[in-house]
Amino acid sequence: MAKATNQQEPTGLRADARRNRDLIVVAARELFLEQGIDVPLDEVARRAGVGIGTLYRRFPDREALLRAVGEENLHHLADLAQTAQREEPDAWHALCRFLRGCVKLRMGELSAKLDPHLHQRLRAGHDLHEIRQQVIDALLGMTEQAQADGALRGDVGPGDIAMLMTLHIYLPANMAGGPAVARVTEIMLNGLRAGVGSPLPGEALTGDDLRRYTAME
Amino acid sequence: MAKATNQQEPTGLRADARRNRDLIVVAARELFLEQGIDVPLDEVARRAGVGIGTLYRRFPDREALLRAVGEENLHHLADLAQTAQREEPDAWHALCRFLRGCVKLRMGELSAKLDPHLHQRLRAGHDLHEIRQQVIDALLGMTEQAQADGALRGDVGPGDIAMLMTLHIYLPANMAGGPAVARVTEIMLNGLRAGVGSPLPGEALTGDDLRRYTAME
Amino acid sequence: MAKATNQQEPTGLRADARRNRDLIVVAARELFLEQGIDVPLDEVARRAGVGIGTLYRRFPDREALLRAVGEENLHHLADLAQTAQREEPDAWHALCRFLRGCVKLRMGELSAKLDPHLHQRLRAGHDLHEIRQQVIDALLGMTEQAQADGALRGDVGPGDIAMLMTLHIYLPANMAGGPAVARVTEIMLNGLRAGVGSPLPGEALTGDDLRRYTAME
Amino acid sequence: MAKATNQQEPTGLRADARRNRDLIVVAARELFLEQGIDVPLDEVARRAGVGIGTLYRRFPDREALLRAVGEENLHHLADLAQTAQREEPDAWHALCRFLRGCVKLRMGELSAKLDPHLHQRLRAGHDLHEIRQQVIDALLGMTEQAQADGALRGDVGPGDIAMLMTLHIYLPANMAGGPAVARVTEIMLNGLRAGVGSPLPGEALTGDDLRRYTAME
DNA sequence: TATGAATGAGTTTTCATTCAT
DNA sequence: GATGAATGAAAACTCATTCAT
Repeated sequence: MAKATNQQEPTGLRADARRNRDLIVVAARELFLEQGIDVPLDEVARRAGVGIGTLYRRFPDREALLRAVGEENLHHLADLAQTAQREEPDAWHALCRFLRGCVKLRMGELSAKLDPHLHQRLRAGHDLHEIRQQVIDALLGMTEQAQADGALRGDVGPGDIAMLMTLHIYLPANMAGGPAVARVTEIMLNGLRAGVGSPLPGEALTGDDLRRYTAME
Repeated sequence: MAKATNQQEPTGLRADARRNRDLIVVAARELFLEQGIDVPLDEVARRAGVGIGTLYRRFPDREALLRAVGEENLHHLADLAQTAQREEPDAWHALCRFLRGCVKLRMGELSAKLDPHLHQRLRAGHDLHEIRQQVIDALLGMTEQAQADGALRGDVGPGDIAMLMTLHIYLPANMAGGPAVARVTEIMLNGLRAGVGSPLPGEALTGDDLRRYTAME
Repeated sequence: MAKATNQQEPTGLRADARRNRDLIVVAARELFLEQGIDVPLDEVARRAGVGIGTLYRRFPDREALLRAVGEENLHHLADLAQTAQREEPDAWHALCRFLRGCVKLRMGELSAKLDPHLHQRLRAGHDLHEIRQQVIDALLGMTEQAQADGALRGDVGPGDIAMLMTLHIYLPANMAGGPAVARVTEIMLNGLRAGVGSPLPGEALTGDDLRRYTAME
Repeated sequence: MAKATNQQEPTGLRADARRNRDLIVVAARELFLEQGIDVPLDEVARRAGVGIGTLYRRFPDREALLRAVGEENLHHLADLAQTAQREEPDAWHALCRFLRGCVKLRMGELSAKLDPHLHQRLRAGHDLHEIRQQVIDALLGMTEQAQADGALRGDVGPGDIAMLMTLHIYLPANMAGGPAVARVTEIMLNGLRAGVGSPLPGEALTGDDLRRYTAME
């Protein structure tokens, strides 16, 4: 799976150059989370074990680096969705596993730090379309199947699931690890069960709505 | 209400100095949201219409400014809780109004931008204890009353409500305004209804747990 | 005269700030000539005796500094033309003095170092229009009067004089000081005398043509 | 002629290496003129279509590249002088053709960009002696013959012609193409005619003086 | 008290140069 | 020989902070 992921990233680099590129992205991800997205790029280079010039050769500015990290994050999200779908016995449990797993990705921690304009620019970048579509497809499959199984309430669409996913993704770091989150997730899942509570306002959110709201990015 | 809020802030300034202070906080809040918490303080001063020297006289460093903005945010949160409690006919509807209202405060947008260490330091600052206690008290009251009314499931505590509140607070800006949020909130509220779904894992979260997780900060 | 020159430069600065600005321009002019237009701006600041930040506050980039130096150069050129016109007994001698004096300004040494695009941008800047017009006016007066006196050949216009001026301005530094230049200038002046040699090709160049060719810039 | 020129450059390279060397010099000449002599060598290599390593193999530093370009320039100058001398019917017309042709070489555009120290170093380099001597010889021949013919005033020497040549060479790019230059050249030629105007100050400049002043370099 | 000019440390960024492939 | 990846020194540039006016 990891291999498949990597194959979608820029290729055609000499083996050593490729390895350096990956080291840089890993270091950047770590430091962005630890110290904020304004860490000196010097420090990123140092942690990656390369010269600052090498970093700049691959990533002409901070934004390019953020984009690369975001792309990797999205790969993880797609992995999570596809694995859940594949490994769980039924669609409802796949949905549960997916939502619970989103928290651990800590994706929002990064997105939330971006200023709105940059955030928008990153989202608009076309590098992410394909991979984002994979997430969408998986969510769509799980939602429809769970409804056919009578496990998921009928008046929600895949877009609604994506919204809940986003909420999990953006959970602040200090809560993300704790046991309290598990309870909150269960409250949501209870609210999603078929035959529960009052009808929701408006229309079920479709995959297209979802496309507008999916996180990071 | 606004007046009451202001009285809790530093006082004893000459009227014009006081006005300058407020202009600065407002400008800072706007710019932190627009451009990130790293906006040049020069720019904050310019937007506030004061000299950079004046800004420094009131706020010895960026952290002091962040603290002031956070404090104001927390005042808004307390306002929201107390007003809901006072104006709604019953506790369940007060809870609903409170959760729905959290989104509009856009509080998390700022907190989420802080690096973990700074975030921790701000939370620990003692300026916020009193006002945070007000939020806690209101939540506690609403929760217990709603359970007594048989409207809220019995296995949740005020801490659980606070978690849901936090989720709403941290909702990313691009989603915060949309109609999709309303649906997500309703899903959660459905999950909170008495007699719904499966029991939650672990113990109901108390006000003390809540204290650890409340946002902004 | 120097005073008049200064009054045309940006004003409204505190006295000390104004003095610093001037020190920077002087230092820049010296170093651009000594070391090329790529001298580290650090060095300019050091020679001016100010911090690098001060330099950047007044001149947001190297181009702004070049523009300021160029403006000063042009002031010197106008001074030269006007002084010659005022102090010489007749227009022909004023022209001679003007042409001979151009060499000493060393103006071209700077312009010639600019890459074409930058050069064009500087020329286009509107800061220089007024002062350039002064040069044009003086040249026009001298030319017409010298022709009325029967000293200057009739088939040249002020634009032709400006061309010769430009040639002198762009004389390379290693020749500019030497005695050889004097001889070359005299050859030109001989060629300008009334009744000499063959007619020139094309039309006499007017002040408008001149406007297109005047140097530095 | 072009072939003869090339034969004087370093030889003994494999055919492909030789071709690469020439591509680099051509690219360098273009970019030096377009962007200034500080253009990144990376860019020179790219325009030449070779790797940066290849460039460095041939030219150990920027100065070597400048020297090569200058050398080529000087070859063109010698070509111009020798061709004029050979093809024109008499020495006066050869001189005229030579002076008029200098403008098109755009040689000064490069020299003028050098800082004084580098300029001096390049001039001093011994690579250029032989080729510069060719220019000198041609000028000397034309001057003496034109004076013998009674066409050129007697009180100028070949050094004076060289000075006028230099003036033409250093003409700024924005003027070099225009029709105005032709008029200026004619003014000079008129000033050079036998029997014209007043005597020149000082002594006629010899070939030795000329050696000191000839451009590029 | 308010102002904004000055400062320089800290970052970003570029590019000449080396060297493994 | 050719290539282009890596390097890091040097230059550009920003901005928090101080302090004279």
